[in-house]
Amino acid sequence: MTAATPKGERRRQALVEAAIGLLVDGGFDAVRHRAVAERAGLPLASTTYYFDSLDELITVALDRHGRAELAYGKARLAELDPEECGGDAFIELVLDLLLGPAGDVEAVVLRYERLVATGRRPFLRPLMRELTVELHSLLLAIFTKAGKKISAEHVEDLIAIVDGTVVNALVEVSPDPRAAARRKLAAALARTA
Amino acid sequence: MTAATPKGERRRQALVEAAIGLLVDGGFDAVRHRAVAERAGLPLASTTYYFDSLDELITVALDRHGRAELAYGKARLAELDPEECGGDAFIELVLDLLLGPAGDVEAVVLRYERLVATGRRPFLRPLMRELTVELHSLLLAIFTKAGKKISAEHVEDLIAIVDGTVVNALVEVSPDPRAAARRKLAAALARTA
DNA sequence: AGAAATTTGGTACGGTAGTGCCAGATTCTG
DNA sequence: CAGAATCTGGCACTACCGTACCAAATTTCT
Repeated sequence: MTAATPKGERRRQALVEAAIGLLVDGGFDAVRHRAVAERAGLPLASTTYYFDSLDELITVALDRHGRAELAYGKARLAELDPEECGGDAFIELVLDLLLGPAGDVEAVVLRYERLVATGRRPFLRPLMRELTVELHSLLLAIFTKAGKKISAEHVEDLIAIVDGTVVNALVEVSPDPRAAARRKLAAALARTA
Repeated sequence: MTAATPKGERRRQALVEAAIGLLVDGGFDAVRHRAVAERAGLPLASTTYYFDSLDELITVALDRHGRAELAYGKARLAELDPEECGGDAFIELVLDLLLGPAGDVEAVVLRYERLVATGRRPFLRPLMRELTVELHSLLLAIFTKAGKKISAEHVEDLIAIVDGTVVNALVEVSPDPRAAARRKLAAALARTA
């Protein structure tokens, strides 16, 4: 179901934004018709009017959120100065792309929740596949522009190291997945360079 | 809440087993009082009698399941013949430890679901932390017994590669996380050796 | 302006969730 | 064996879920 009127479109977007917020704050389980409507300041029925099902709403929200992340990554790529890709700054850049800007642990959790959730929700697969492919090729572009000669395969390896480190770091007593990922990524890059 | 009578203990265990089955088949969301009771062939109220809350039931189920995996891993370690740790057999061994015996994709999903779920459910943290630590030290022992000289840190790296590869493989059109992990792990081991 | 399409929002329904209750049956204990 | 502790299991309450309905209001189109 799509909106046909400007105001309708605005409302639809408000619902999507609300769903994204709930997704970040509370994960998939938090996305309910009533919660979305309330967060958007709209009546309950608007959620079923603009979206055929909760799954569709979740999919659209994940899509918008994922593309916003990609847009952010592309902006970072565009403003990348090849001259000053010192080790640390570059590592932070890669982490920003893979985990989101520093400081938001819940956003990190959502990044991995959606990957794992795809294992049980096949309807997410096409979307998540596309987002993942784009993110990875974006990272390859960043490595390339930064002057690091690197194969697509090796980029995948580095991503795997970060992702694997993060999911394991989530069970630490006081989780700091970004710090853990930073350490491993630095070590891996040092090994290569 | 614990059982004080033999039959009570048996019933309690039956509920835990049922919860594990639901966990494997359908993830965290599938573990409901009624579903557990029905699967165990017991009345609804038995679930609230033996467990103070759903969270406790889930925790106990995850605990038992995790320790069964560790016991399996220890058995594999015990029967490991250092003489015949050819590359392929050894790789399969490591994958068996990290992903469970081959062929069960849902079990793999659960392995990572529980890690990520810990990000939103702090009450799982102590348990998951302990299980993770034990699994990692078990892997270190296996590498050692197999005659591979390797540091704890390097084992962590290899685990991260496998875990990162798996979570990314879950979004493939026809996911085969074990195959993907096998490829990356083989490459990483070849690099070291 | 007037008709048609779209949007609105209050309401209700059927289903399922977690949990509490409690009289009766069973098992343990001394 | 008697009394106490434990366990049983049916039932029901409240809350919340997704979804459907539909008359009224609004917007769009001719």
